[in-house]
Order: sequence, then C-alpha cells, then structure tokens
Amino acid sequence: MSYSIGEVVKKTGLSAHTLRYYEKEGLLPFVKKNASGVRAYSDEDLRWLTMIECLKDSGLQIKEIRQYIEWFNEGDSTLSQRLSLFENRRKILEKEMARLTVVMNKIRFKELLYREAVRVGNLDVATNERRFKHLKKKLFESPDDFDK
Amino acid sequence: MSYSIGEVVKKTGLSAHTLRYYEKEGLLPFVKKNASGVRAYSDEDLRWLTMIECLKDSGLQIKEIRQYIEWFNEGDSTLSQRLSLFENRRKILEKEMARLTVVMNKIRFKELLYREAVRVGNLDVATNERRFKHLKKKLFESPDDFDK
DNA sequence: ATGACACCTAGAGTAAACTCTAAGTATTAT
DNA sequence: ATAATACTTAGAGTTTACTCTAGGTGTCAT
Repeated sequence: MSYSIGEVVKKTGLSAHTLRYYEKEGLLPFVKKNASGVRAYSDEDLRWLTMIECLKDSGLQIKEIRQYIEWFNEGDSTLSQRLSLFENRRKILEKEMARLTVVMNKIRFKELLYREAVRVGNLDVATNERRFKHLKKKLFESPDDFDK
Repeated sequence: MSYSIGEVVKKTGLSAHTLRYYEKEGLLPFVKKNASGVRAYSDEDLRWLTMIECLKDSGLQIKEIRQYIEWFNEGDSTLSQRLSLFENRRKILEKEMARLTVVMNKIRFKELLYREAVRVGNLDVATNERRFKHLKKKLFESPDDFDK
C-alpha cells in the first residue's frame, strides 16, 4: 500500500507542510516519489511517523530524531548509541515528571485558595484562614514566597 | 531591604538581561529605580519572581503571567478570573502528566529492548524474543507501529 | 583622578519548529 | 476543454523567550 501526502495528512493529523519539512530535515529518508515528483508514502513510512511522534513527545529535537534514524539505518553497530539515547531520555522524563508533581502541588494549592477567596469575596481573608496557612506551611519551604 | 540587579541575579539564577526583559514585558511593575536609573529590587519584587518562576514552570506564557499580575493588581474584583486560570492550569498539568506516563512506558520498553539487543548484539533477535513480543503487545494498541 | 566594574537603553540576533507564500505543474471531474 | 483541486519547489515569515551588542553613564577603591 502507498499513500498520497493528503492521505497521510488525514491519517496522522500532521500538515502537508510539516511532512515535507520533516523530509527536508532527514526524518523520512525512504519516501518514494513518482515520475512527476509526487510523494508516495509506504506503510513503513507511516510506522516511522509513529515512532517520530513518540520521540517528539518524549522531548527529542528534530536533529536528535534524525540522528536516531541515521543510527537505525547503520544497523547493529550503533545499538549502544541508541541504548544510551533511550536511557538518557528515560532519566530526563523521570526528572520532568518529578518537576511536574512539584508544580502541580503549588497550582492545586492556589486553586483551592482562590476557590475559597471567590466564596468569601476576599483574597486576604482566605489566605489567613487557618487551614490555608497550615496547607501552605506543609507545601512550601519558604511559604512567604508564595503569596503573590 | 533592597537589592541591585547583580544581587538578584545571584539570588534567582536569572540573567540581568532576563530580569530587564521581564520588566519590559510587564512582569515586574513595581521595581523602583534611583535618580540615575539604577534598579532597586524589593523583597516584594523577589516574591513576585518566585511566583513568576512557578507560573512559568506550570507552562504559562509570559503574556499570560502578565495578565495574572494585572488581575492581581486590580484586586478582589478579578478573583474568579484568577481561579479559572489556576483551574485550567491544573487540568492542563493533569493531561501533561498522563501524556508523560504514556510516553515513559514506550521509552522504557525501548530501553529494555535495546539493553537486550546490545547484550546479544542484534536488534532483530532481541525484538523477536518472546518476552519482548509479549511486553510490546501489553503496552501498545498497534504494536507494529513501534518497530522503528 | 583614574581604572575597574556595574549599570543603563534601544534594538538586533538567535534557535526551534513550524507555517506560509509564490509561482508553477499535474490530476481529476464534468 | 476547462475548472477545481492536489501537488511540487525554494525560500521567506512567524512565534516565543530569551540573549547579545553597541554605545554610553555611574560608582567606587586606591
């Protein structure tokens, strides 16, 4: 099976511009073109697009994805480089999730506080309620830094 | 207490360029300047910088942070807008964490697979091992899309 | 009072990942 | 045959958040 760029747009949600851009950046080195230059994407190309999406979601830049694809095409001699890439990425994702957890707590505190402030119609009153003072102390090292 | 821009650079880790840029963008509307135009940051300004960092970490753009600061300065009439902002942000962070969890599973699978591939010196052999086929099936809806 | 250093402004430059434009060719439907 | 639609290329423009440069002023220790 092969697909026109329009069909791939529908399947992937990427724009035709973006697909051509990816190709120019070396992310799709196997896309075939017919005699008049029209692209015909294979199922293999679609699988690459799925993998590219995953790598992008994990935070890789386009040039890093290109590097990965080059390694893949060089075969088993680059297995350890590819292992390192996934290992590093996993560590970065772990840090990112830890970071988001911290931020989430702060934002949730603000949400609760403002919900109460809206209820009583006054931010200072809500801020000074015992339960919010208590919560803030529990959540933050330097609670005064979080009054804004 | 008040602080020169150099002291704030040391305290926050932000560059002097960035601090002036934030001010230009309306994120620090209260920074005072002496007769010769030199900035003197107050403790209040430092607290704002802490809050700005949190909002940035949560993914807000600079113009959204400026909006929040404007609402804050308008007082209790904007409490509900600020509540909405934190509510939306909390929802976005929840989605982002869910997204990262999915990506993490895929990357972890790749890491395991490549660790085995490096051990045996061949990607195809590792890919075809029963336990990896099994794991892939468990992790992905469309497992073939993940061979790249 | 002289050199080092911190600070100022306005505005230009950068990086990443698109996103769009212009000008043209090819295919398809009626 | 003609119009609409889809496709092609090269290259310019956009957005965000900085980041840096140029050219200058102000402060301070010796």
